[in-house]
Amino acid sequence: MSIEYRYDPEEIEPRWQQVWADEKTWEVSNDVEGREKSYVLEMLPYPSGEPHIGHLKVYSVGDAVAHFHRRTGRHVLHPMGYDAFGLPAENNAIKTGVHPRDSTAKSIASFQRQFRRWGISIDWSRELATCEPDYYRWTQWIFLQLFHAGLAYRKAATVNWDPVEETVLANEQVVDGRGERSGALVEVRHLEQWFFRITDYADRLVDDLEVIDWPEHVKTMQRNWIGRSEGAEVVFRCEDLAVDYPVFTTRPDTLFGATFFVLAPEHPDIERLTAGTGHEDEVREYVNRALTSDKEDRGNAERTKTGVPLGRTVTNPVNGEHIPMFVADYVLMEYGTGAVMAVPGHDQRDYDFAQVFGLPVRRVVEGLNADGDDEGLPYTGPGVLVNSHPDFDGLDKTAALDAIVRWLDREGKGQASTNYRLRDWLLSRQRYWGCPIPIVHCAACGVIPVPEDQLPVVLPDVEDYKPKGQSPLAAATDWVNTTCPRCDAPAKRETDTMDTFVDSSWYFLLYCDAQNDEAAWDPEILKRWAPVDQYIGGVEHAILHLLYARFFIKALADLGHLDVQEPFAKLFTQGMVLKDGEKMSKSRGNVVSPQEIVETHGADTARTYVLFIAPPDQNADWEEKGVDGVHRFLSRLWRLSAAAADGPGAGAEQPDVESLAEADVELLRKAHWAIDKVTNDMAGRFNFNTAIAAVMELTNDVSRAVNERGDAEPQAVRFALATAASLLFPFAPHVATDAYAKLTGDRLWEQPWPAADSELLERDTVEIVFQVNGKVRDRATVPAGASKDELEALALASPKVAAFTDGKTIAKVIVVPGKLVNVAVRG
RNA sequence: GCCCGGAUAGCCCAACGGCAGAGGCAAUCGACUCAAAAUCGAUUCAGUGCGGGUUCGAAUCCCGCUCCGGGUACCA
Repeated sequence: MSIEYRYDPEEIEPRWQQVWADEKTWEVSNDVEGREKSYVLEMLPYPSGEPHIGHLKVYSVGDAVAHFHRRTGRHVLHPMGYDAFGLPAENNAIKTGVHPRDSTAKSIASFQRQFRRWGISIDWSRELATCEPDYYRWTQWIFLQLFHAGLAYRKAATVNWDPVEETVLANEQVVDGRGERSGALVEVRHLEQWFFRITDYADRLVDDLEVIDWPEHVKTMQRNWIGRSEGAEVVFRCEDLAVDYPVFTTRPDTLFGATFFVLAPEHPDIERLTAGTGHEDEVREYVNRALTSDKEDRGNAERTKTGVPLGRTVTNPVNGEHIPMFVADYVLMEYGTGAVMAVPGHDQRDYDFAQVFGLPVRRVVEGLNADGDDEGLPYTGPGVLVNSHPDFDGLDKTAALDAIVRWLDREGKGQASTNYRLRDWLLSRQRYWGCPIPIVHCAACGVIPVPEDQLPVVLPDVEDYKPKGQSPLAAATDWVNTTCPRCDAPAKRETDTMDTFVDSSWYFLLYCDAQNDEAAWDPEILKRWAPVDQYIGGVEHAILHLLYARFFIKALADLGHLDVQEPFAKLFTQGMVLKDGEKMSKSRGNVVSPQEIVETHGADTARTYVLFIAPPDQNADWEEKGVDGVHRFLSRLWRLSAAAADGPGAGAEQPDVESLAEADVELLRKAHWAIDKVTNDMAGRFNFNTAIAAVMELTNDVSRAVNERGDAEPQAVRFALATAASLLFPFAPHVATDAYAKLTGDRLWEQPWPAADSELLERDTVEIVFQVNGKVRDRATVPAGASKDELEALALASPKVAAFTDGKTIAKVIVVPGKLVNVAVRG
């Protein structure tokens, strides 16, 4: 039985894939009645070129979960689609002239091929691509629902313009002042654009993070991004101009420490305020410089503070002090009111500014063990109010905060207020390859939505994809020129397209009712599947996609189209696959191609290896040699199974324990231990690496039983091997199925997940460790049920223990039944 | 700067507060072979980043650092 059994994934894998394809094994009906449903979803891929190793990892993780859920009796929805609109395909079109539709279709075909080749269990009947009119028709429909609800609107605003991509970007797509994709410094432009009113949902988006089972760091990132700050709005009045300037502050308790007042350079009142003060030229020059300097430089907190006085004062509402006004670029127009009260004693930035301009610094909060001088300013810790007002001095700062806000409210000079960092989602793009915005501009009627029965507004073909400051669609005059849906007069179509994140904010809903031509979905069917029970993807989408999708679901729920509040009940973020500790990239030349691994080692090896190298939520380093090791393991399992199947015995029923030799019982025990271990690893934190290691252990034990011992009971071997195959199935479905079929003739994917026999998990005897002062000195095999007293007596009777306790006082004996006895001695 | 992760053998990684080693890689040796591949077997290797503390007992809990990775940052 040596060379005749050769593990041949090239033969095994296509054979089973054919069965699954022919029988449409992974397709599910929407009839969920009476069964627990499970919606397992990995983030849909952006089809560009060929799948990379990250795709192999995410779909291997998702497939393992889907298989485990199926075999534990759940009705599993596990679909696939493509996020097919977007800039890379369009930029490629500009360069090569190939229509984005064609390059995208080509890439989709290669993704489909790979997913089949990898044996991922996908319900292909629900496949979608966001660039298909069948799909984006409903993207447009959703846009219209949001438009009618006032949640999609058009306004002129200061926006981020990417000069390389020649389009505006959402705040979320600007990283360190640069376009996320192009890396170009973003310019500020004042343009009329389309927005989604995501800020209306800021509170719910923060609060509902409590009810979803997501990694804490992702929740934290969303919280930080939304940036909810509780505080107060306080009105400072400029008496000279008789104008009120409200400011937002999170520290109204420090109001008595305000010694100056600062406006952002963009503040619209600056010119008015300076007029007639003699500071006009200086201010104008400063503002011009501030507005033209780039965002990155301005955002640098390390830079020395700059600014100029406006020559005016405002009145502090709590104490009537007149404090000087400045313009300075450390104050941002986008946040709060574009004006701040400066409290240099208790804010680092205000302090820095005060130092540069020689402004007074006043302590109004004293730490509990401070000595009252101005050392240690600015001070932001806990403490009590001082130098403020008899009504507030001595109060703890949190109590003082409340008291001062109440006082402001009574006096009509301010009120409690909440501010957010989150801005509305800018969704329009001046680019071609995206979902057209279903809007018509009519000279008489204004902005008019396209009626729902005229959807989809189909993306027309154009000659030239190059953006020219406006969407290339503007050149498609036949398409642009239309009639107004309301008055029938000549009108023009909106030529901007939607951000691709709009497409991916709802795709998981369409899968639930994929064959519906009448509506985006049937709410009754959606109810059966939503929400996604387990969502899996990269952490790079922690803010963008995952926040947008949550907003869409809440808005659509409010409009009565669905009845869940959160799209993804559980989230798992998988780590990256690295090579030699570095990200794989073409420029580094260290890219490992999953296609190549699959061709040389088989899909099962590639999938199992990527899950074996490290816990899936961690980054993992890809090592060619490690792949060989996993291949050896699969090969060994298959070979042993094939040989056992041809040997004596039948099927894989567990033999009667009573009739077996102790060594064979030990093998059964190992199998049940592995069932227990793998089941826990699957159900808990997705510790696939240790689950796979457990199956390796079991397989190694079988190997030893067969090769070394030679007299292993064939039925025990069959049972152990079938169990190993069964447990390995979620990771390496082909080889597991083949080995299992050889042993039993049955189809593994139709078998229930094995259950561990708790009686076999327990042993009659256990090894107990005897310690002296925590150091192991002896060990003994004792009956599993031995009492504490018995164990203590045994330990103290041990000569090896006695050697370390002789002549010393025994202070304490700790007995942990089933584990150890620790004798603590003194002297 | 702030917020999360992480640091265990030559490498990837395990270890409910209880014997530091499950698994894999690499290395060395051996069996099989005319030989090689494949296969099988055996062996070597760290006291857990550093310094304190709690405990009968700490890789694990607490405090203070260092290094690496990620996120975020004049957000008032």
